[in-house]
Amino acid sequence: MASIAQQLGVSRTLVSLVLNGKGDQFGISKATQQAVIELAQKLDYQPNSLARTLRTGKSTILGLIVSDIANPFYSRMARTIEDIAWKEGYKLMVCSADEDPAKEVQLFQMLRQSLNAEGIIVSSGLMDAQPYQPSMDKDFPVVFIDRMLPGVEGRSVIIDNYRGAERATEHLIEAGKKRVALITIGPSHLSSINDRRKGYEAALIKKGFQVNPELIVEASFDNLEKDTAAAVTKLMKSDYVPDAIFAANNRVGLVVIETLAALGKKIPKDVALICFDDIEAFRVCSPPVTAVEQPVEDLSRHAIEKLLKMINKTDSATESDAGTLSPRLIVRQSV
Amino acid sequence: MASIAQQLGVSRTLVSLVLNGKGDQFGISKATQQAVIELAQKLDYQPNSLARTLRTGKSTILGLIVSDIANPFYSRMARTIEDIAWKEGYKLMVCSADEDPAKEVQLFQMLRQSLNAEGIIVSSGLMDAQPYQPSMDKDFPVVFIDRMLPGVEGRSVIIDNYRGAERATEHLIEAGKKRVALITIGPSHLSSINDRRKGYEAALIKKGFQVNPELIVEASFDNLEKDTAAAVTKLMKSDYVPDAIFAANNRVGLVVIETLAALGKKIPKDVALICFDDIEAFRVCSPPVTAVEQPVEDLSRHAIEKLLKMINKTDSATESDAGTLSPRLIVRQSV
DNA sequence: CTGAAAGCGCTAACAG
DNA sequence: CTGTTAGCGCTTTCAG
Repeated sequence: MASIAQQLGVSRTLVSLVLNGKGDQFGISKATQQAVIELAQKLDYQPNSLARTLRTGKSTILGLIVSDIANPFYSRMARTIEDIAWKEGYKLMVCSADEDPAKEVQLFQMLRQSLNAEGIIVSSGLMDAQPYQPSMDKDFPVVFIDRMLPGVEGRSVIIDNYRGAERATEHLIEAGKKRVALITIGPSHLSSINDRRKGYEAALIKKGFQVNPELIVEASFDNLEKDTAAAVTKLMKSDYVPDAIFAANNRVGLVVIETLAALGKKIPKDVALICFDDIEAFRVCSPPVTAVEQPVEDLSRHAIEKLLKMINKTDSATESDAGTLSPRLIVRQSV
Repeated sequence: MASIAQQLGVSRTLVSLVLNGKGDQFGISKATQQAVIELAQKLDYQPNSLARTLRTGKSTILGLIVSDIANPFYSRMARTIEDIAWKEGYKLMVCSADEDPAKEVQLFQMLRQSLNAEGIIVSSGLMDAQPYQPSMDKDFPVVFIDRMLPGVEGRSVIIDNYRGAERATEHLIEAGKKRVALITIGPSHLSSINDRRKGYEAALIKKGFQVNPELIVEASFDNLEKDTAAAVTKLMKSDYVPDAIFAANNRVGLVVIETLAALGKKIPKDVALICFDDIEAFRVCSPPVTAVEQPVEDLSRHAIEKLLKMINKTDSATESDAGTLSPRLIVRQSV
């Protein structure tokens, strides 16, 4: 910038003004402006946005913290949000917390304090919003996506997990199933996972069944694959074999399919199956698996739009309701 | 920082020194150091790394540009690289270029110029390395992953696509297949895609077959799903029906499976199938699909280690060979 | 119409 | 042992 000012014999101020489109506003002659712009292009001048951010406090960086970027649900989320952010002139920094609460908080700090992100979308694995409270109190834009925390309703955009799970379970029961097992993640404080369980239980009761603890299995997050496989095996060999399984997320569902195949059990003849969160694998299985599809694209769009509104102060977080999107049951041939 | 210096009646320099662990080096009394550290913690002081970067030129940010973060291959790559980077004290900024060369270059500029990334790993969709040349000439650390560009051999870490495709094709031929079709992406300048095609052709010739253009179909990137579906349909209804299909990537493979199912064709009875780049869907299909597994984790590890070496100057890019990793044929039941 | 000057928060010579 | 000083690259009053 200095060099371009020098070559043109003007001050750095002028160059800055012109390059930021404030030339007219400050009444700088068209000719001068033209010259500045041309030389800048010729020299391939790239403003150092670090310096700019330091000065202005604006970074045009947005942050997204997901729990596992390798999960298709979150990678699609990242893709969608990145697309929109880019179109709006923001860069998106995507980070993966790997289901580690401490890392999640560190990532948030880094994004906020170090990178000067102007807003952050987070799919939080925390138990409560306490670490986010100071930021929110200072009106720093934070939007919670997919997983709700107590007390952040107005800042959340989520899927109606309860309703989705209820629909799925009802579908199973309406197909004549009497012993619907639930394989879920636990013990879990995640709103998404809990709501799915509540939906499952509600459907059971609504249809006149009892909630049977023997038919509910919790696999731990850290050992999801093995726990799930063990659970399926145990269930299928128990005295009280289920005639249907409701898998609470895509990873669980995948393992259920594989384990069932390994055990020589046929879907849906031996046992029916519905999975929460549709992934492509469920389409190409045979039989293709009925699943609860989550509208990730919509979810993502709502989240970033909300964030942008907060950044532009056209939305005061706390006043609006939680945005809740409806999932859709995609009926295939596993029931 | 000013406030903590003031409260303790010392200079900002001293605070900076202590907080950066240079207290001993500058012979600052233990007591003073202790006081500084405690107060910093009490005030929850967070250094502004923007300012630090501006001053030192070090950002501890690394960049990763992938062509599509929603593709499992790349999201797993992102996860692995992020993990390692984090452990080494670096943050990773992941960006998705969406197969758009212009966006890729912009992303690179942004990462380098604006965020001051200390090194960048890129899975490039460009035809040549020209836009990267100025950076590389200045010894800016850049590592090319998965896709090779002419002239960047020493800075690349790739899969042996040629060999993987050759093995797959040979496997098909050894299983008695006479008319092996290739469904690939094109026209493409991507080294990965081209090498797969070359491997396919080499295997054919090695086994005494001719390369038959009617058995090679190129689907365009922008319209991959539809083109692939159309290609499969056309092939299966042609006069020269293939008895095996080699799908050049995971997305193509997925559509082949679905289309075949829609056409009522059975794998492997009507037509055998091998896909390049294994994804979980191929495991749970029925029959499970034989695939060429790419060692993404290894690939990612090599790439970031190379980058780190370049950053620490313990590796002069140009002298080392291209790191080439061998893919593995996972035999399932689709052949 | 244009430029001087101050300062964002931090670090690193260089003097004491 | 500690503080002064200068400045990273940019923006923005404010006074010509």
